[in-house]
Amino acid sequence: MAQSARQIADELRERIHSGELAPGARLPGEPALVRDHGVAKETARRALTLLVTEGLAVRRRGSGTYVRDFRPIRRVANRRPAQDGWAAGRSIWQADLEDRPLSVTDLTVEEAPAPPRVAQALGLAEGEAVLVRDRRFVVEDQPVQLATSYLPAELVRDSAIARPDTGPGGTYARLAELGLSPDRFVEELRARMPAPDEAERLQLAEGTPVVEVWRTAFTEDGRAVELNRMLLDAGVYVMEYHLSS
Amino acid sequence: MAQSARQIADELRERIHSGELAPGARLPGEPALVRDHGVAKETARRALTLLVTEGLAVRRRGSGTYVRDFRPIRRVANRRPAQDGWAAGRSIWQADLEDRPLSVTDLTVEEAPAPPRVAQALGLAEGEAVLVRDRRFVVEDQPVQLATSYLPAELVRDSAIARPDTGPGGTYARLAELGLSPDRFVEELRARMPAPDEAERLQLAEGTPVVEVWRTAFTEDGRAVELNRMLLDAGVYVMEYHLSS
DNA sequence: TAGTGGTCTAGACCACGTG
DNA sequence: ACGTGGTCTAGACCACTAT
Repeated sequence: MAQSARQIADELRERIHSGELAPGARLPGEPALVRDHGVAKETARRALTLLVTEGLAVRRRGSGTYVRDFRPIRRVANRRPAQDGWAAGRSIWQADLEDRPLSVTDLTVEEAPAPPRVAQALGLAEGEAVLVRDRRFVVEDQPVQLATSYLPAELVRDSAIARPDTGPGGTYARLAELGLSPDRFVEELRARMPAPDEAERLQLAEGTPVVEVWRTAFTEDGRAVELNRMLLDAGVYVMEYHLSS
Repeated sequence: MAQSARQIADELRERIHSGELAPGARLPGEPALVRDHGVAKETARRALTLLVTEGLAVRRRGSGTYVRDFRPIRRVANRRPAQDGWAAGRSIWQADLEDRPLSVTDLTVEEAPAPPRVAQALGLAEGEAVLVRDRRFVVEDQPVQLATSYLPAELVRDSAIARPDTGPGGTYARLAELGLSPDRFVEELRARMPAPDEAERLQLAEGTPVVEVWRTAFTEDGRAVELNRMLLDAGVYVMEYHLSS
């Protein structure tokens, strides 16, 4: 019965995909694998680690290792009201946190010199002052997103944007009042594994990537007025974009 | 000098982020870590594994473990010609494979019954025939993307879409000739760790997530004419979306 | 051939959560 | 209290890569 970590993982993966081990089900623990497959504990452990790093399983200390679930929040970057019909009911992933409001925690607002990347995106000189709004979004006690907004400090220093509570309509409504209404956006996305501090702030399970989004808002005449860096828990989000030619 | 795997990883991570260990640089090997930190080989190994699963390092058997590089290909989902100016030179990530053509390998074309998810997205009955075009994209001998297109077989069976070479303009030009010109698109994205077979087909380094994209093409009157499932190497791609309000 | 990473063992002890 | 996962050791042997 002696097998390698890979073989044991293959067998468990097959049982997961076949549905025998459904999402949320408990996998055989390390002692069970040692007994049934005649391997050392470290080998059993490595087998489970493979599944965990694939994002297929989650470990719960003191309890066991479980098949992971995926019930995403849907993030719709641009929903065009006039075109709302065309994709209704056709989504690929089933979302069960549809349009649920995110609560904000750990909000901080401060002025700081613009880091190089931020300066370039906003068309500022490096080190020029930017207003930095940092916050964390939580759904049902689970952190799901970190967001940091950068705005040219000179433009917004005297507005409600520089205060924790930006008022009704939020940052974009205040920008509009300043004659800087955002009209077009560019989003750049990348997926990667999180750094340890990011994993901690988002309370990420192992094997969960993050999606790093940099969103730049432009006024109608092409001025960059906001840069928003978001870090999403990829185990929670599906992103949706509506494009027309 | 005895330390834990985490501490050793922390130290190496710090040296990477400080720039002392630049992208492409060789990290201290397992024997060196054993010697310098007074730990067992397995512990040194675990330290390096942490960095690898974070996507910060890549192992090369027989050679060493190296700091990873990120020089992305930029995938621009919708470039609006009239609005091209507004984001020029302002990108967050520096791309060095800008607009480089992807070569296609492993192209297969066949008819098959629609899987449930495909049937729903295309508005077909489950099991109804779809044309399946499967292919792999390669840049400089590196596979970077897997793509599978599904089209209602009844619509395209007699067109060039059913042949390996779809002719000038590709699938969308042929659809236009059939009066089914794609006009609007929905893209749904999710990032996750790859299954082993996906990792192999894309020759993914460990610690590299994939981005799964499902793109549905609609005609002007709202008919879904194509569903394209793409699997991207997240270590290679940056995705860019242009949105207007 | 020497050095690197890749895998496994058999044991130890710890930390945490559940029952 | 017990069973779970978490970490570490000291050794063995294998497989691949560079030179």
